[in-house]
Amino acid sequence: MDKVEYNLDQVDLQILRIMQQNARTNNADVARELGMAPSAILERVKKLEQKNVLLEYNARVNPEALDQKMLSFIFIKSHDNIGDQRIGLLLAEIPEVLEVHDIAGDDGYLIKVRTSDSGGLVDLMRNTLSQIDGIVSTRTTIVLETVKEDHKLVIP
Amino acid sequence: MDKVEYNLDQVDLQILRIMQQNARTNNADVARELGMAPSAILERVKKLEQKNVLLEYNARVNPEALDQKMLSFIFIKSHDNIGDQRIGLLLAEIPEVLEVHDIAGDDGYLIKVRTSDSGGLVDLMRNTLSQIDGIVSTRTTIVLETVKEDHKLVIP
DNA sequence: CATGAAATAATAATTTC
DNA sequence: GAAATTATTATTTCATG
Repeated sequence: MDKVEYNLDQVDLQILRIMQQNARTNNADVARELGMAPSAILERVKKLEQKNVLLEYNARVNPEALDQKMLSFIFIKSHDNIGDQRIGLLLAEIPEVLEVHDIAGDDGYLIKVRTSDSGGLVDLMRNTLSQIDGIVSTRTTIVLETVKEDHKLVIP
Repeated sequence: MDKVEYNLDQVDLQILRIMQQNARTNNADVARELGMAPSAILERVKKLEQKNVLLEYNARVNPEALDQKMLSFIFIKSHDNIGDQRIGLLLAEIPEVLEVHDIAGDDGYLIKVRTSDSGGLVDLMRNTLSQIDGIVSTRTTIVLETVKEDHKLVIP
C-alpha cells in the first residue's frame, strides 16, 4: 500500500469545507470568502483533485422524485476467502447497490440498496443476488425512515 | 404527508444524469451536450432545485486525506416509542455520524460513523453515545474495506 | 501567490414558436 | 408555456511578474 502524504494547510481545509457544502460554488466566490486571488484558489483546487483529495462532485438527487423510496441494508455471508473480493466486486456492479463494504467478523459484506419498493427489493434478491455463486445467506434490514444522510466529513 | 408530483421528462432526467456524474459541469456544457439553449437548461435546473429534485451539490473528499480511515455501522437499540425520533435526532447531531436510519424490527437505529481509527470509535461510544439517555444497547460492525461507495441513483 | 487581459460562461430581458 | 436569441455582466484561464 502506498503511503501518500497529503500535506493540507488551513487554506486547503477551508476550500474542502466550502466545496463539501456546495460543490457548485464558483472559484471567484471561494476566493472572495478566503480573501485570496481567484487564480491561487483555482491552482489549489486542481492540485487537490490531482492528489485525490477531492474525489468527485455529485449532485444529490431526491430518491422520491425517481421513485426509489425504499432503502435497505443487507448483510451477505459469503464463501470468499480472506483477501478475495470476487463477490464484493460482483455486488458492486449492481446499479441499485450503492455501497459494498467488506466487514469484519463472519466473512461477509454489508451492502446498501435502493429500490422503488419492497417488490423491487424482492426482484433484486430473486433475480440478481441469487445469481451470484458463493453467497451463503443474507439478512436484510429495512429502513423505515432516514433521519440523516449526509456524506460530509468532519473537517478539522 | 404531501403527495408531490415531480413530472420529470426525458430532458430533466438527462440533466440529473449529467449532474449526478459531475455536479460542476457548467450550464453551457450541459446545454451543448443536450443540444439546447443555455437559458432553457438554466431554467430547468432552477426548477429542479425548487421542486426539491436536485437537493444539493457535494464534493466527495477522500476520507484518508483527512485521517478518517475508519468506517463502522452501529445498530442502536433504543427506548424510543413508535413515531418518536428523539434519539434519532440526537444521533444526527453528532458530526462523525454520517447517516441515521430508523429501522424496522426491534426498535432501533442503524448509524454510519467515520472516525480516525478504533480509538476514535471508542471515544465516540464512551463520550458521546453513552450520554444519550434511552439507548439500551449497541452492536458495532467494523468495515475492513469499502469496495463501492457511491450515491448515484439509478436514473431510468 | 498576485496581476491583468483575452476567452468563455452566466444571467436577464426580449422575442419567437 | 417553453425555448431561442441577444446583450450585458461576471468568471475562468493563462501568461507573466
